[in-house]
Amino acid sequence: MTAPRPGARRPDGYDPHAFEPFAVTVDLAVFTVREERLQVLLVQRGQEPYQGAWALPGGFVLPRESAGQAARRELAEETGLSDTTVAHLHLEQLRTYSDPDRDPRMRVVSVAYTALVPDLPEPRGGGDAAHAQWLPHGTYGPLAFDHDAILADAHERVGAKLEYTCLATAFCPPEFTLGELRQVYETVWGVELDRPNFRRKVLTTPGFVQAVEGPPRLTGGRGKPAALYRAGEATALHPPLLRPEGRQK
Amino acid sequence: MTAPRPGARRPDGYDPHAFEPFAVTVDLAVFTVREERLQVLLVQRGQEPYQGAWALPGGFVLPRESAGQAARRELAEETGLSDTTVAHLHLEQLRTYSDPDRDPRMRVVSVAYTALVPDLPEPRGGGDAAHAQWLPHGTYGPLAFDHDAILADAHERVGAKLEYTCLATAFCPPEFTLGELRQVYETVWGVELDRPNFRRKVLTTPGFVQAVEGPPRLTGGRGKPAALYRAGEATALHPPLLRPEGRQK
DNA sequence: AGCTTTATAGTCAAGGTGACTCTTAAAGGG
DNA sequence: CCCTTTAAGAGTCACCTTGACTATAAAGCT
Repeated sequence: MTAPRPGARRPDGYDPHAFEPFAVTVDLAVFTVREERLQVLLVQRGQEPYQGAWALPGGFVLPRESAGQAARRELAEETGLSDTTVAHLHLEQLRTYSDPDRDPRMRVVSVAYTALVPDLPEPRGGGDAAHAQWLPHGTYGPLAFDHDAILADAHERVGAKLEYTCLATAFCPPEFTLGELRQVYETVWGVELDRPNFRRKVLTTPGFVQAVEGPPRLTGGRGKPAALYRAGEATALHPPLLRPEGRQK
Repeated sequence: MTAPRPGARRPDGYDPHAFEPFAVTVDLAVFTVREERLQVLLVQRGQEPYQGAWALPGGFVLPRESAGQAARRELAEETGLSDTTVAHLHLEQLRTYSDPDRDPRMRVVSVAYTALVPDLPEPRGGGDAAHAQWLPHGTYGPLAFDHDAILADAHERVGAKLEYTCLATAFCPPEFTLGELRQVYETVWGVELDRPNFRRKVLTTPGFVQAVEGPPRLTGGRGKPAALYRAGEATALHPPLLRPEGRQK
């Protein structure tokens, strides 16, 4: 391997000039389930490189903030949602991308985050020229930089976490039907689930959802009105809700 | 939130001086199972801050390498193993730690990696003064910096991945007995597993392990000689091998 | 030889899951 | 207004996995 320069080890007796300074950014893979499709929040690039291509929203980590704080700040800026609203959204570190050539202009190490938001918000960027907007997953050309790989990793991670966590409720509004919750699984996994079995699994898992008392029905749909539920206190799913093999949707 | 300075967004029309340069390092949480205990590879700090405390091995990411390459290079340096040996070890990105105050001297963003190695290697650092050595998990004081948190995250991640992947074989030598494999689970999870049930689960999972033909026994132990197995081609575990609740070991 | 230790075979009941059927309650159309 | 369509919700049944447990085999130890 490359012989490290003097002081290029752990910052123990370090020389402040012995390391290469990198730019550190955050990239956001923001998902929602909308119109029965998985949708992704993207921005269109106005300049080279990758001018005109879609890219993940993101930006630099500022000097006095952590990557997580930067991610939440960027999420608020790109969605136009209030800070308090954004504070309640599910935001989770995905992984860090550090290939030396991932940005042709300079050395940029990017910490990627995955966010899950309910359908409600209208994305409108806050007066920013390059405002973000929702696009159905897969309906855009190749993304800028290594963002296709980041998005693929994020999708895989979300799909996996639906199996063994109660994360699916993060895609839903505060009160939701079991049909809407099932839609989340079907949309993210791209499969069709058996309604009665799904219902049984969710209701018999303690703390996954809790029934809403009030009027036990919801208007708007075509079939029999469904009861409403809220997210429960549980975060893990024991035993897990395993993704079925075949049955493409 | 903080108003970003001009150009402090995504590097689109960026100003090379508009962002704060950070140092980027890698930290390694290296685990092995040795003498029926989970052991961690640590280095003793020779200088302030945290002089004398144990710390995770690690170092700076060099200008032309990715974080993953840096992690594997550091792993080779700290263990004294050959590059080819290290190339076959399980090394996996954990997550990135970026709290502004995690290093009191300067702004350091660290990408943490988890490595799993079999018992075999003698750690001897390659002539380096601060050579790394194995310590049983939990037998050291507070680690330097935020390394206690990193190690806790790594332990949790490894424990979780044992449930739904075939990762446990990464702790074993090329040929191993089912008893040794069970030891891995028991040591990482801190529980006791039922032997016949564990055996049934492993053998009925296609591709988890494959029997070694030759002499179907191994000397050295006290009981009946055990058959030898190699790691199979499978990486995932469907259905998973779930961690039991109670039964502390 | 007898005890201990570990591997390996096998049994049995409880619980979870997949595949299905049936009923109920709404919306939409002729 | 009746009939079809759609989705919610109740319930059944067989199969598979799992946890708990018993039994046997083959080594080392005293």
